[in-house]
Amino acid sequence: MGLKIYNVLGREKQEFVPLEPGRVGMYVCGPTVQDYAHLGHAKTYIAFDVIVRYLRYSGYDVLYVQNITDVGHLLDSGEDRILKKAAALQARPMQIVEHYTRSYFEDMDALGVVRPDISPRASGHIPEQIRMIQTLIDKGHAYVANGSVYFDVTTDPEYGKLSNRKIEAQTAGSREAVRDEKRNPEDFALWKKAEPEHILRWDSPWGEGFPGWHIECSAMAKKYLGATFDIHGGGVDNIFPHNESEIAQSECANEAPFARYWILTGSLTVDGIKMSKSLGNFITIKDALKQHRPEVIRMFVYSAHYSNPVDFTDEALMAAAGGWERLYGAVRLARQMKASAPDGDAGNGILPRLEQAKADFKAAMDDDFNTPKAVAALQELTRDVNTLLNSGSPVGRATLDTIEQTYQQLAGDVLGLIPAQDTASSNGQREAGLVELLISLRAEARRKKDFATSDRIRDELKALGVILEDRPDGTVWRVS
RNA sequence: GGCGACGUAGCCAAGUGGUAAGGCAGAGCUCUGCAAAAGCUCCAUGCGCCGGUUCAAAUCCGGGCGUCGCCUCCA
Repeated sequence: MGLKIYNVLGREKQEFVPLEPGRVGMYVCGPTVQDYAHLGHAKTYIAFDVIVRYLRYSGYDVLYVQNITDVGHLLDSGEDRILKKAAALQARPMQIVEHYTRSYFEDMDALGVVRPDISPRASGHIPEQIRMIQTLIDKGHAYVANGSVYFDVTTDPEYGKLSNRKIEAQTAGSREAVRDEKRNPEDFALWKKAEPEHILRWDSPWGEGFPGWHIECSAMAKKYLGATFDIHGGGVDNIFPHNESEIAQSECANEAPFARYWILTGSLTVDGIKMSKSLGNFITIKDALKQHRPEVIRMFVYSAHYSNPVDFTDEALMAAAGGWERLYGAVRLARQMKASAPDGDAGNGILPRLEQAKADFKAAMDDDFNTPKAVAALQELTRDVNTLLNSGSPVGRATLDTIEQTYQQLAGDVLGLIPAQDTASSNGQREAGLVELLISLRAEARRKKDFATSDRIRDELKALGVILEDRPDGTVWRVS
């Protein structure tokens, strides 16, 4: 049983067969760097992070490209999003771009999102975009009007195949204020003439201007992945016009199929309304990370299938936190027990159970990256692991190693839910020493039945964020 | 209006024909000096509604209801 992917292009679950055996070329639409990233971005990019991690776990050699949009993304008003921000902050446009680009990578790093192999910027690929536009003009798919270039959607009979939109149906046209320099209302800009006040501008065969929003993805995907590649991802909110336009431009210019599998993620909503920059109902990743650990945010993202919309609530976050604590608690316990574990493989009856969990996990992930089901497999495993670790019977170091490795591979390498080591402060060693000292003092008090003292130590450590748990073989501690 | 999703327990959510995974919350129990953690037990005769197909439907078909997304910037 191999990997199956729900292909939005064609709307059906299909067996995944890469263009080249063992290799995957993947492009995901990246952010417009005009503001801080919010939890909606976190949902999307964590979802694709897991997809990439799982493909790699499955043995594929993945080339992952995700663009940075730093030019050409216009507002309703016709203003460039970057320029508007620059004016508001009295900064240079590329300063804005740099600031938010760095911030974006900081946020993704903090969330444990593995960086794309290539993060091309639109502004760094103007020649490639101009070349592709020229090709479209030469082939009769685009036309110049008053210094701008538009794609003529009527020249592409397949236009609308991704989003199921028919040009005729659209035309009835709500918008009267269409630029009359367009031949058809649905035609979209490949190149826009720069008005005098527009700072971001480049020379082109059609005069000074700047590229349209959609062409960057087509040009950069072609440059780094070729005319035809395996997977194209993004948020479903960009299916039209952005993704649809990408396909039209690329296939008309390259005369070859564009992406073979389209994976689109559902939006994040707040009280049922989409979290978005324009609505202002967003929580930045930086703010969210002040309240929750990155693993908990990832766990929250995994609670629903990537293609579903997910509603953000504190309750849902708390549930994710509880679920994560349970999973990680088993790993932490296994690690703690290794310190005093006997050599050998006592308790190896758990090994077949670990293999079973791996198989269940794989089956879930192979089924269109079904993370809720994959997490459920880990939760069920955790029940059995906890039973063993708390049984009181000895568990050998080799067995504990295998348990830890299993979690490390599935929950760690693929899902990014397992921290490399326990949270420790910057003075980790000193802190550990102090806590161990208090634990031994408390053990002495307990031996003397001086429970007032022992409870005081436990309570006051708890107030400092150090949790003590008494186990048959001694007291273990952790940072809350 | 067009296109596309979705509606499963208090909350989140998996489940595309065979008799409702998993997590959170809640209740009881075991363990504990007491806790904590962990485990055990309980928690949807029912999957928004009405019809239909079938031996059998949350799952297929039809019809209405509701929510959301896109159609204009957003992952």
